[in-house]
Amino acid sequence: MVRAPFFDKNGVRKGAWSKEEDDKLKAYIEKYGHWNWRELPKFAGLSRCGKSCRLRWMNYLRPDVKHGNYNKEEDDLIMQLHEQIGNKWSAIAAKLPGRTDNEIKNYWHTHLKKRVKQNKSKSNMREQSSQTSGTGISMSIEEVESVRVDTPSHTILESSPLSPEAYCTMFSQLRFDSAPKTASETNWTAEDNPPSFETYDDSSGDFWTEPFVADNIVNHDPYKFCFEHDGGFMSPYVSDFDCLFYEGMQELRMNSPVML
DNA sequence: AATAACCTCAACCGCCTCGGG
DNA sequence: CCCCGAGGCGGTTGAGGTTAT
Repeated sequence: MVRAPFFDKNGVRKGAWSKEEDDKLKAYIEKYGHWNWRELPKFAGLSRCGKSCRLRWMNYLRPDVKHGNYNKEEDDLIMQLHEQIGNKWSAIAAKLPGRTDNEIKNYWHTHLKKRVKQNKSKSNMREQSSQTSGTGISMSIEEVESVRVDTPSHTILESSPLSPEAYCTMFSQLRFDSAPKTASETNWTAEDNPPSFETYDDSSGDFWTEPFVADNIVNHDPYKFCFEHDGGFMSPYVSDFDCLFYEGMQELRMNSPVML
């Protein structure tokens, strides 16, 4: 997964470390320590530069280095520290015994960054839904995709991109009066709170609607974003995914007036 | 089954800081 | 002060693995 080993123009070996090189470096440092990184490779019989040796030792060969298997406490601590001090990976690593700055940095970029983004989206949704007064929920496509957690279990009609006009026409034909009501919405009528729709993303050219929450009429899975069309269900999004589930929709159900 | 697209992470690069002369 | 070298740091790269089409 790393660059194949090669020699640069100065005869310095670069790229992935071999088992033999690891053994040489480890054996040398365990015997003599790392008194001078620049000189060390010569004495250890390695064709590497000092920086490369230092990095290899610090990040992978040190006996106290842990690899992978981050637990929830470590995840939480990294996210908390990153929120407080930003990309100060060495400072963050100092708080996590056995973890290196390089590994934490990679772990952040590949796992935690997405999670933080999701958490922020959810809190924004909650904030927005609590401030909304009948016009629905406004989210970017990116935000919506970031909180997608599953795919629909019922049949979704295949759809191709539609014009804003076509979309609005379809929505106007929805039968809101047949939508199921939850216990807390027994007095709800379509006229009271019509959903808010059209949003046109000029930058991408995609037409999409503002999402609205609907109980799944077919199999009663709750918290699904969809609408009825031609006797089936379609996602309100006409791009490359069909229907959306949301975690944390309970709050929106309680606060948003645009439920079907 | 083949190919493309995306993900992962070890390693490199370039810049910064610090200490010694 | 200034210069230089070593260590340290954060951003980026890119090959291999995995998943989607």
